[in-house]
Amino acid sequence: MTRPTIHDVARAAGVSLSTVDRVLNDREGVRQATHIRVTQAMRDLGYERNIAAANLARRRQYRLCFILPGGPNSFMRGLEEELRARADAWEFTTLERRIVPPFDDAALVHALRGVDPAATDGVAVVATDSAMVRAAMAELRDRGVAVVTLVSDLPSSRRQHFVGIDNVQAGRTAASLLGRFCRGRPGRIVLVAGSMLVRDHAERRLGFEQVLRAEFPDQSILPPLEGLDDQDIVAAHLGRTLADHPDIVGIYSLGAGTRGVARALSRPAAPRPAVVVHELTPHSRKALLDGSFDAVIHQDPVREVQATVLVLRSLIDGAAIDPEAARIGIEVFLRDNLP
Amino acid sequence: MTRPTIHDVARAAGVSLSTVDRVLNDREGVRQATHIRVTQAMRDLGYERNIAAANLARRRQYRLCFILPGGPNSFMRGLEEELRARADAWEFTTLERRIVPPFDDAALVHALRGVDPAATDGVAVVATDSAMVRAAMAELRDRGVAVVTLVSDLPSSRRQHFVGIDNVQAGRTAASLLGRFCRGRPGRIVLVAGSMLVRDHAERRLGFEQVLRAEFPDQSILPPLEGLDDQDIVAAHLGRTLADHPDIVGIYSLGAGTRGVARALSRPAAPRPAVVVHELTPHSRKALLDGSFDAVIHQDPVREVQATVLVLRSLIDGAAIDPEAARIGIEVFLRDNLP
DNA sequence: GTGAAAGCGCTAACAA
DNA sequence: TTGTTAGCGCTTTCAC
Repeated sequence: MTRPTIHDVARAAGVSLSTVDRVLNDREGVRQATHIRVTQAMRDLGYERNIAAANLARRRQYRLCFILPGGPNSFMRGLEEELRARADAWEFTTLERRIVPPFDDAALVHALRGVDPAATDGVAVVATDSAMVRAAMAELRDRGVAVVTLVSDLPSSRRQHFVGIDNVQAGRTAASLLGRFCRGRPGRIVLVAGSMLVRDHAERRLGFEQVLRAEFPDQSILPPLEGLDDQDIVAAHLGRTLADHPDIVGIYSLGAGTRGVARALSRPAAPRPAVVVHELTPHSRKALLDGSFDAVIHQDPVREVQATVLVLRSLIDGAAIDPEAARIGIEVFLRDNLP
Repeated sequence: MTRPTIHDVARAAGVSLSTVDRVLNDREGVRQATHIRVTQAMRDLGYERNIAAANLARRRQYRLCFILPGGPNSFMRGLEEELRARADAWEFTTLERRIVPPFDDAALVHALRGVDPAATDGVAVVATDSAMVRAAMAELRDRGVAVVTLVSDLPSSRRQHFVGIDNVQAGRTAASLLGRFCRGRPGRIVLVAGSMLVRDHAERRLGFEQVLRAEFPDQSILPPLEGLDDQDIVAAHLGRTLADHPDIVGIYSLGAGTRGVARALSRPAAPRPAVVVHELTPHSRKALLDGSFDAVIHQDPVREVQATVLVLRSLIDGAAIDPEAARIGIEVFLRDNLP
């Protein structure tokens, strides 16, 4: 009636607990014949290992460290908040977090070097792209620490996995929405980026242009504005651009600084341009509700933390990574499907 | 260094393990003064209870039973598959599933009556709306079984929770998309439902009409087609309707039978109507990719199972339900953000 | 009211 | 190559 345990398996196979344990964990020192007997007994009884009990006995602790950029970026603050809130909610896992100055390679390298391999099993890092960073990551790997990138990837590094959305796809999705929202209104579309030096922004732009060019030939794209994720700069640049080009029918904001977009739009133009932005924050949510934005493309920080923990634990255990559990979807929010 | 355990708390408070346990679990038989001493010690040490160990010692088993409608409905089959696949992946939890004939109150009641309260702690049921079903659910509750509805709710019953999307919002979202996709093309929109007798379909229609009427006055809505979630019926009805009304610019399919929509559209009209359907299946996915559908509104069966298990366990433990963990979001898929 | 001791299912020395 | 034994952190008799 109750689930069989290693005791039952041991009895059925006529061996001791330790032998069952050896078979279970693929440890050596078991004769072929015994191995088969035990395996057979497991199969017969439908034995299913209790992982919680195993971890308890092992006193397993996955010691993970998240390295995130600081600054006003709402999305990063959301990630940080989630880490803080759920720090104690994971079984057998401790979550440490380090905040480093944003867009600062040297600081990131410093943080990576500051990770103690003796007290850390895995690291998740929002990477900035540089050779120094790559080297520091490689160093950690050499010292036996599992390393994954988070949100922004660094493909040619020795990171073992990337947890985050596909940014080219995100850009394509944005174009697909914005193009349809503007259909019947030929005109220009303006892109607001943080900086084209950041990998994810560059990828989003790429995807956006692919789809817009191919499928919405009535719309043309202005050269991207670089707002450095700063709402004041964004508001100023975008305001000027809107004034200069009365034929702007759409805006795609692919970085942070979304509040600046909302401000630039506060002076009503008729008809107001269609707007698609990234990341659901209190501000983008408000803009969606009051009708000044049309869609928000989002990645869920809660899921991102969850997937990262899962991936790191698998990596540490040398287990296979469940691709479904590790995938971060690109979410689309309109006014009516807001969470 | 290592996390404090009840041993540490006991030592610090100068009491035994049992007393700490009594305080921890709010059992009676502890003097006020002792209680305070123990609580203080926990606070001082930053004690955090190890739930896995507790469940192990308790030999806790959450025995859950899912009751789902059979038939060709892709979404239900997805749920069933997920249940099968992850039946053994939950700690301390056994998942049983029963498939009943669809849209059959009597069969559902029979299944509910067939649940053994002595061997089942919680039930999740895709409800159909009837007094008999309500009564059977109440009976289960009286026998101490936790009951939640899944996907399709039964609000005035004694179910303790509903796990699924807000269907009014889903309809609003569909209208919001379809309206914008058709903008600049005044005309008619046709609704394809399974049956208006099913609660979720009725709710989706309601939400759709709310938004379309208020925000897209250029589009008018034809009376809904009832396709009984059967692709042949849907294909026939919709084909005829499209032929009769050359001014149809949009289609919203709010039930199953999506394949029928694709078939009806296979004879090309120019420009083809904008199409929004429900549930991501291999067929709707294909239609999205080949450009015959514009958007799919989806609820994730994986998440649905997960949330249901979490909710039922909380209910059984008498614990609070985390609203975030229990929420099922309305997902929007376009060609480019397909998972 | 409180405590001692056995045990949940599994692992990890250490013997044999 | 195999078995014995003492835990992991918590719960649960049963005694005091």
